[in-house]
Amino acid sequence: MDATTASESGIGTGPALPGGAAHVGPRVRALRTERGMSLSELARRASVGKATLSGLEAGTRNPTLDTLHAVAAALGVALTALVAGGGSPRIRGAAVDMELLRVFDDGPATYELYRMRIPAGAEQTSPAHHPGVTEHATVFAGELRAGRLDAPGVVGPGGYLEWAADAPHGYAAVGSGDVHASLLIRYPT
Amino acid sequence: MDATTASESGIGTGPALPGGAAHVGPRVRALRTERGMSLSELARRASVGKATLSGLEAGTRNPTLDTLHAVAAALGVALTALVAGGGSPRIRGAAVDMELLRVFDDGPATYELYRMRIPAGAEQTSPAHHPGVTEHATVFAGELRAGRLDAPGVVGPGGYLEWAADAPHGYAAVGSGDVHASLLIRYPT
DNA sequence: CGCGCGCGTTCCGTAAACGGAACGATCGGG
DNA sequence: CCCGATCGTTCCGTTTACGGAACGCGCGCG
Repeated sequence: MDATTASESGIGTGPALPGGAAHVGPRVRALRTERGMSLSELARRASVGKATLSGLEAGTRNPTLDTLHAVAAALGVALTALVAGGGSPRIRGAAVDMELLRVFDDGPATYELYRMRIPAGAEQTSPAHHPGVTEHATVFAGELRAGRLDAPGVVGPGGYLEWAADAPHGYAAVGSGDVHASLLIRYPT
Repeated sequence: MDATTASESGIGTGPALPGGAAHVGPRVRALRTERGMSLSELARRASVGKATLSGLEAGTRNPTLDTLHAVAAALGVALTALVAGGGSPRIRGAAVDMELLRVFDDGPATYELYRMRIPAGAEQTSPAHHPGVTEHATVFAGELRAGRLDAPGVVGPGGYLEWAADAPHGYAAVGSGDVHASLLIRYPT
């Protein structure tokens, strides 16, 4: 499917969360605990009240921009890292559900970075791209079979696959669980 | 540097008081006028008060996340487009400049996806992480040498490297050009 | 000309986000 | 076993962001 060609229906499944606000809380909590930081300590470093931070992580509050800025700075991350995802374009194919995270436009090529999800057992093929286009997948969870149809590769969590996309290629979740992966597509200019 | 260590050594805590909101206001105004939309009309579409929007664009208010979400949606842009840039703290080490793009926290592990830049010729080491943590780099441009200090790998554009981060490791741009890459860090739970 | 419509700003009462303090729970040391 | 320290949550008074209404202004039409 490869983003650009994806369009067919796979429809369904869209609970469509009410707002991205609910996502910010867990993300802050994840970033905080990864750093081994307590709620009290992060509140202190960010100069916000513990009640504010507690409510923010729990999703029971509606934080102001100042609060988000202070927390992001204390975590050492960009504010975009806390709020990313809410409005990202989604691309749904027959089997593959991709979310465009970022477009890199520097250098002699353009890169599109996607997060990819494939339900267990699902499979999908994609037609050839222009010459020189390559795809790079890093698997987070599940067992991914992907690559050119004549020479696919299979990898599990932590694994990596890449292939030239100027020939028909496909993606499949061959294990018992859904596949979660990141997909980087490189378009030479 | 790896995020976790960067937050401690790096920019971290700062006042960041005026910076945030001051940048968002003009950006909203620019996006609105580009679309030939009046303030009243955008307020109506976003279901926010005109006073709220007026103060937001003027920078005299401190908008909540809900307000920002509503305005971003009505403008048809991702929330990140409103808050991107403006004084966003980068994670800057001795040589490596990293930007956290996304955190995935829904699997049996937490993943942090970074964009990484290393100036030509620069080099940096990072202390060990917790056991089980792995890092995965995909090179966009330049020649990257990275991995555990006792067994680093070297790859060019399109190349991929991975290593266990529970031992000291490093990153270096060994070619004549800057290195641009994506770095995925996996934290088992 | 006068009138109506829509513009962006300002005023105002209400809802809620804020920081500080108090709370029970948990942990480690004497 | 008790005690102090720190954890995260909850309560509370203050601050303030919110939406609705009123305001002054500029424009186009009858």
